[in-house]
Amino acid sequence: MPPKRRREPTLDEQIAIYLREYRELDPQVEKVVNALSRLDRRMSVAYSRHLGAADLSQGEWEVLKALVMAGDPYQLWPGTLSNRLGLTPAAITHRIDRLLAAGLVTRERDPANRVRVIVGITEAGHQKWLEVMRLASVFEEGLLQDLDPQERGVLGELLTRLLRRVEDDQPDAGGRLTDLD
Amino acid sequence: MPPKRRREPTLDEQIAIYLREYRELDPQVEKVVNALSRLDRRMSVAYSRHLGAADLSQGEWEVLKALVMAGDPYQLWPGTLSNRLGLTPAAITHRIDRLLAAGLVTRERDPANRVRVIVGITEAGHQKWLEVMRLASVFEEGLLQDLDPQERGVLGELLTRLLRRVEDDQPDAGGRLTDLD
DNA sequence: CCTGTAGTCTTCGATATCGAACTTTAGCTT
DNA sequence: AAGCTAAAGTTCGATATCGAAGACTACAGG
Repeated sequence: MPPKRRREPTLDEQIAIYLREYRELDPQVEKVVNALSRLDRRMSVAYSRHLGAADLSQGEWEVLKALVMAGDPYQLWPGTLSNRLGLTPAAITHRIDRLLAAGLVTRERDPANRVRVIVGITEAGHQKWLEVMRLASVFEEGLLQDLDPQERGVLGELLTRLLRRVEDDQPDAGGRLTDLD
Repeated sequence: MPPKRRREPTLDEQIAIYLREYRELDPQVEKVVNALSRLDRRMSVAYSRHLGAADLSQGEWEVLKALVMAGDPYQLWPGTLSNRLGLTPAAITHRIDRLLAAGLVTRERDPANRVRVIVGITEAGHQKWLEVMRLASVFEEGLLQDLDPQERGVLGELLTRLLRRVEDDQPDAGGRLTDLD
């Protein structure tokens, strides 16, 4: 018998261990939340690799993505970005600073309310988003390669229901600027 | 008709927008990866609230959790922590420093190989883990409250399959120290 | 043995995020 | 209309993470 490489304990095994110490926990809940956070960490690492190739940090990419997802005219307030990305306003300010220096976004005061600021995306920013998206989509496809279309649909639906539950707790008045009077 | 509060666009709506600009993307894949990263961010924010009540940072809690999940004798090498948590060794060193100062873990050289270090959990650390777990489990249950047991099982299974796919790409030799000769 | 090489953790400098204080503007209240 | 209060971003100090360089140990080959 060749000396076989040691394998990491499975998630189920690891959870089983601490369930013995705190029996009130729901094993299925623990499995879901642990898998979720681990998956996100791995995804972050993978994305970072591709983003490095495009001279962009993960945080900067998130902002560009949010702007593209906002749709025409691709403008958002910092406060909306802060809510959607789940970051403090301070972090948004700095991300915008960097993207601005790179010429990927614009920042101007909102004429309708001079306390507000309008962040927009430049053509270069739009192109950069597309460039990264091409790289990222290869990884994303690989991540889901073991799931057939039906399973992908189910997974997306279940996750969306969880998301709705948590995002409703932190509502945001805003969205696309064009939605406003 | 009362002036109704504006609602955030749904994830499906936001994805639909950028699918128009890059048609090769698989809508189901995009839905899954976007929901995943957003969920994790919201969960982080929620956990942070509870952790603050226990005077612990999220990173410190992750280390305690990994040690408990390792099972008796609750010891891991920094390198294993680094792999399991998806962080650089440097970050692990600092987290251990803090936990050490708080008296929640131990750190000693491995007698079998003096390059290695053994990180263990103290009784206080174990108690702290339990304290946080009690708080966290309330949030976790709330997060999954809309899913029946069958759906929870399906979600856990699907996520685990994704996780296996990404974690296999970054193997780690190790695990519990007792597994070694 | 002695040296070279690989592996493990720590240190160091740079950057990103957070929480809190501050600035500016808008909208109310009297 | 003057001042109050609330809201939106920015600034500031503290902390966490990363990447790269460094220190130390084990092991293999001459």
